[in-house]
Amino acid sequence: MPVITLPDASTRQFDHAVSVFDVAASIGAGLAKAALAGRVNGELVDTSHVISSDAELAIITSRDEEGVEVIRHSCAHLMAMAVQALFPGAQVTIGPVIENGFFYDFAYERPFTPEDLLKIEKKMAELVKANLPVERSMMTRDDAVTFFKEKGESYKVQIIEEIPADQVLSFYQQGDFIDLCRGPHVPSTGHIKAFKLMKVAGAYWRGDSNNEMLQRIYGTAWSDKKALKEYLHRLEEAEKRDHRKIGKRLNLFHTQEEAPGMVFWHPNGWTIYQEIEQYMRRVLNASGYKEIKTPQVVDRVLWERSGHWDKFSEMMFTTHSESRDYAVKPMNCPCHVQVFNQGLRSYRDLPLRLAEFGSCHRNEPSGTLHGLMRVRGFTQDDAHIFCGENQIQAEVSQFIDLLYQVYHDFGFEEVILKLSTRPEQRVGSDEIWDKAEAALAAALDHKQLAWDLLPGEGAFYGPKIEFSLKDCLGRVWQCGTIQVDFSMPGRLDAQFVNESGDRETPVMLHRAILGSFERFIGILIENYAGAMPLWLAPLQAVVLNITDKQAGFCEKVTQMLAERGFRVHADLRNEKIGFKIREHTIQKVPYLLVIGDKEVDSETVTVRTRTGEDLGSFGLTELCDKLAAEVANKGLVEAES
RNA sequence: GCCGGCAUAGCUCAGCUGGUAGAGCAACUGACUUGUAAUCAGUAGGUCCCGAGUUCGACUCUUGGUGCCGGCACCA
Repeated sequence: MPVITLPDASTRQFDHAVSVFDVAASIGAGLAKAALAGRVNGELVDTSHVISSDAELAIITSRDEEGVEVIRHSCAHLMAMAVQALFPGAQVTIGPVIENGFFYDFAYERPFTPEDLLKIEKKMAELVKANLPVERSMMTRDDAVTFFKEKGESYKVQIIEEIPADQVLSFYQQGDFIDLCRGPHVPSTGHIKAFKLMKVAGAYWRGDSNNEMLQRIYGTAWSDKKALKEYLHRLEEAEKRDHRKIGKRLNLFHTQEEAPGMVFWHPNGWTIYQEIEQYMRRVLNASGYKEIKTPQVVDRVLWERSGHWDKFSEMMFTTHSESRDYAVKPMNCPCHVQVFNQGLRSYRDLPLRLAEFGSCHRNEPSGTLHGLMRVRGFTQDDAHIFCGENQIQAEVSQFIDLLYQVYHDFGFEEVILKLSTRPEQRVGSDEIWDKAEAALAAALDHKQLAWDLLPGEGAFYGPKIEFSLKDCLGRVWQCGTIQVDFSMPGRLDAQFVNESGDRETPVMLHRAILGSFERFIGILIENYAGAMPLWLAPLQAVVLNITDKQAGFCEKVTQMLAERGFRVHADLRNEKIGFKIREHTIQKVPYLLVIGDKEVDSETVTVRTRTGEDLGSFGLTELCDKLAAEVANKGLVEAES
């Protein structure tokens, strides 16, 4: 005699066991029709799930986030069914829900083409129209193995064989398609109302590049056509923020075939770069770092001693001269240890923080290159902190504060944090790993930051924290990092004299805030859609005359602003004011200063922003003060308005 | 590196089943002296990514490269 408690705390009593669907029907015919699943005592179940004792129940519809996920998962099954109907012999593997959609990996004799996607989509629409019931059933593991062996689904067999033998597994069937799945799923295919197949791609079986490549099809699915349309529109808008497009339109940088993965910075882009570098230099100087510069090309033996040659020699650019082999430096750390090693260090020198805007080259695999985000030539805002074990936590803590201060100044508030801990293959005692991991975790927790643990993902020499940002399409890119290193100082003979007069090996903290200038600028461009805050804008203001008559005053204003340190340019072309405003607005110049007869008479300028706002007229001193205040305040004036 | 797609004027793109290329914007020239997102007219601009092959003839078909785009694997 179950008593069902609904989310609004009302209860319903039944004198027999009831399904989720029955409860929904007892509330209303509309809800029964819309029900996709139920949440019974916190657990998601099918609408066919039978409740026989007292329970809390929420009916899940497409208005719930979980409901949309159920639709996406069911849509993955629907797609697999369509693929097998159209391409006999295609084997199913896995098909999970992901952000905004789903994918399913298939093994088939040939790759799917974009044309195939259209056919599959059409077939899916037919199956939706047929409104096939989706039914759950149970099978023992061994029966399931036999069943899928008979169907020739060798990948499914592999998956199922790895499940403990005593488990009973759930399966979902619609028409003649059946798949292993926890569920829940929609009651029938007719509930899948809005979907689109997005792209085909290769993906390794089990994510291992030693395995064969499967055919992955990505799709998106939503509660209804309107939500789908809105999503596709959002995607289109996001694509307009692509830093590669903006980089071209705003003349920031280019790349070309002769130097794949390397950036040619143009004056506009280089201005942004330089502003960031100068800003970082100020920040680091104020935080106890000493800036250094180390060689670009270093004898191979140093990379052998550091251990990098062993692991990364194939990804280093090499050269040789007079029978010696060199590598273009792929990282700065070994060079920084060389600086540390000059002279005898005392514990009193620690922590010693050596910083370098270090230009590095790595021969990244061709398929990984991506605009400014993943390049072969890049510059890190690198630094290495040489310290004692007992100083790790304080240094990490100070670093995290600094990183957040910098990200805040650039307008980033959403940072994704990950802590990677000891891998199988590692150096250093368990005791010291315990300490280092605890120090990193403690520093994070102390600041009440949310972070994910990546067990076993640390470097062989120590654990690390990664700080990532998202690009315009939601792809996550690692920017900042701090890594504890127990290995390299010893390998490269770094030592200091401790309080007792004994030689000791320091711990080394590798750390970067931006990561690389290239990637960080790429994300910055996308974040602002090219409309850089005033302090970073390549051109901060442009002075526009209405007719030739005002040219003299325009030049005077331009010169005065330039003398005050602003990046300003006079556009005195014989064009209509509307034309000039359009051009500079498209170029994202923050302030357009318009000067006609009126302004000349009153010695003022009329200020228009790139967002089209008319700020009225300003006296010249007043204008300078306004701009200076905004520059000093970084992007925060705009971000808050 | 692996799977798929793409590569035509400075930029964005069109070019049917093979008959040696076109638009808009930009550029240049001239006229217009203009008040807040495109003034008008004219001119010029291409080794159709590179190489080989098929063909009387290749931007188009075949093939080998290169680069880029989307994923996957990788990322000190």
